[in-house]
Amino acid sequence: MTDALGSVSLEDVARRAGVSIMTVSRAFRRPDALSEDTLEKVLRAAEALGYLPNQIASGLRSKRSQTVACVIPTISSPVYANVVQGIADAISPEGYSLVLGTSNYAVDEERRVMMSLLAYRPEAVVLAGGDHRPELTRSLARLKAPLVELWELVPKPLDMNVGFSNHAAGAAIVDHLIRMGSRRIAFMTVKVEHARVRARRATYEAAVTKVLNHAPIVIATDLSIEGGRRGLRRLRDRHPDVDGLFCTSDSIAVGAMLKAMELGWSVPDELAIAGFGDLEIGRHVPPGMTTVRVPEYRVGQVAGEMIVGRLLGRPEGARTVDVGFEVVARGSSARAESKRVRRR
Amino acid sequence: MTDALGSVSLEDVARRAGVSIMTVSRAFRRPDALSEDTLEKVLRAAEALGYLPNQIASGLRSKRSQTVACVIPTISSPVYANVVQGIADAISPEGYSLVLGTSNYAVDEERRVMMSLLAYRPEAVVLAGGDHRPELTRSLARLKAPLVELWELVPKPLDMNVGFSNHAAGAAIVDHLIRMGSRRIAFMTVKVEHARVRARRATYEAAVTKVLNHAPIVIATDLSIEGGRRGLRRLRDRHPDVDGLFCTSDSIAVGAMLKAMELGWSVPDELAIAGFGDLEIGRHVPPGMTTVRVPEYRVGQVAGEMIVGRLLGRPEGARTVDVGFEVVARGSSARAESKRVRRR
DNA sequence: TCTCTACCTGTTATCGTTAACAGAGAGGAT
DNA sequence: ATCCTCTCTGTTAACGATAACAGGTAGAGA
Repeated sequence: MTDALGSVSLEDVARRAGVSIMTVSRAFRRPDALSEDTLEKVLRAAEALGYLPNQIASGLRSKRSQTVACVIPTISSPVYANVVQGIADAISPEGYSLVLGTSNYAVDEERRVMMSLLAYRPEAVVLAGGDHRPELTRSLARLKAPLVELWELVPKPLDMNVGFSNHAAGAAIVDHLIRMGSRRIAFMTVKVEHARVRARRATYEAAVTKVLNHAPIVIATDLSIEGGRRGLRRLRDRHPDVDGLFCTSDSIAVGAMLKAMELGWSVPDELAIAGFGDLEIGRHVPPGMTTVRVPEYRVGQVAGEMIVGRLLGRPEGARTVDVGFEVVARGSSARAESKRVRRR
Repeated sequence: MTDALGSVSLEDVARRAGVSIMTVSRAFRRPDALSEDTLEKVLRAAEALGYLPNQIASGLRSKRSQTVACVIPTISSPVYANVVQGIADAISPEGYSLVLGTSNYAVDEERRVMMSLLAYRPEAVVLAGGDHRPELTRSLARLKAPLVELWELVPKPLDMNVGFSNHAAGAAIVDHLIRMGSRRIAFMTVKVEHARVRARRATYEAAVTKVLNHAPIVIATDLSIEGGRRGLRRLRDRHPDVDGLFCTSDSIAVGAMLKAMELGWSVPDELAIAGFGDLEIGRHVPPGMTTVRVPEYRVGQVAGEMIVGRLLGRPEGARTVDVGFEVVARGSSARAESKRVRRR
């Protein structure tokens, strides 16, 4: 009883209960394979000794670690935090635990962290879709475990893929701004662009070039409200003629909007603004931020369900799931309407 | 080469390199114990076969799982997300990985999740300080592994403790509001209070009772901007005579401030407001939200460092670290002198 | 009474690694 | 030549659990 927690093994319990270790093992793994008497005897002994199953030993022998490895860019972002929560909630009832790593948006780090997590022999792997080091891609391809790429829908998934199309989302927003009357639209993005942001940007560039016949106007800034303010200051200095602005993030968009109003640049009358992500604040800063809403938690949840389904050998569903997105039109782009786009 | 990743063992590498298994093991664990020739031979064989060490087997034999278990209320909150990032960044360079669980603010769930993580025999444990199930406390007490309770400084830490005092923070804010001229202060909190919020509230109640001689005025609402708006509406209806408001969270505070202005209740002239957490938006919603800033990332980082220090047998420092907090005074509680109107 | 099946429990070998110790050579000191 | 130390590598026996199979017992049916 004064032993350290975890120092009690099946053998100790078996000795106390007067049964074999296999019987104790069964008491935990397949209780219905034991007679009632035996089961109770074993459980009482385990309880008395404070037995805690050793998942490491179990994992070694059974080759089932009961873990899912997950590498994302960062958890200090509501987006990935919600995604991770969704995964955890989906796998936890089935007895799986999450082993987490972060790459800080760097492909080298992603590879390093993922390889170190693979040493724990996870039964499934989750990572953000997009760019990976070729070595990592090769390693993952050799992996027999179910694998999900999240968030971004990629052209050639390694295995399973859950998320939405940044291309479609970018196109939808630019289209929305154009329909709301904008004729000269700028794009405000983060300094270090990753694949997901690049997709939104590429779509923007194509759209303004083809539809509005003007050269892309791109401002790079920090991913924060303050960054948005600074970005808008620059936009005003260099391109006072724009009448529409698409920001890769709501943080930036809110900052830009606050600064625009401070400068007397009226939103949405002279400048329509749209963001990305549907942060709560966007709803509350007058006149309300038009944005793209992606069901983050749902992305994680679906990923978790796909994994669990595979691991439990359930009949397989689609390997790629588009959770869609929603353009939420608010005051910052004038006409109030909300329409749903692409869902399958 | 077409084997599944992870199906290659030390034995396979040993055979190919023409050495014993132990030599291969040493090539990875203590490379300097091998001659240069042998080391290179082994590494080449490992590379060719795509060998990936099996941390599960290693952990079983060496009793060193190289993991740290962490259970927090939720990661869908910037607070804990930053804390977790801090932990991960501190332990990762030393080769430790994070196994994460969430309790959703429920002590039963906390216990359940923690016990299931303990089955992986983590070398250290991190959890949010405050209430725990007595059974969990007992289990943790028997644990020989280093343990850190974080965020809240608790009266009797189980082992190590990093965070700040919610009592002190609550007192500092009420004191600040009083010095800024408030004489009747309300408290807006979340519906489901956990220990940490209760501490801020208890301090508030003591302060207003003793210093301002009025009964506590407490409004419970949802933890969101929208919740803050609704809370303020109720406050206005029921206690239009208050001239100060302390909210347990910046989200609530921002919502309350926006709503107050909408209702023509001038901030800070007629109502001084203070929040908690220093969300970025608080800085940008005019006239700026007075708040308490806690170094979240630092809390996680210090926790990680304490753990690693212990595990690596470094001389032990303090077991309790108070990272402190900072009252950030902004426009929402600006000084009265010229502007503040004494009401009624 | 004997066989057969169903149910329950035990035995054996093994998962991949590392701790602990053993042994082989090389080189130095005596 | 002998012994000793040092460096390097190998052998053996676990770590704690489970897969696979073996055996024992009880009750049913012949």
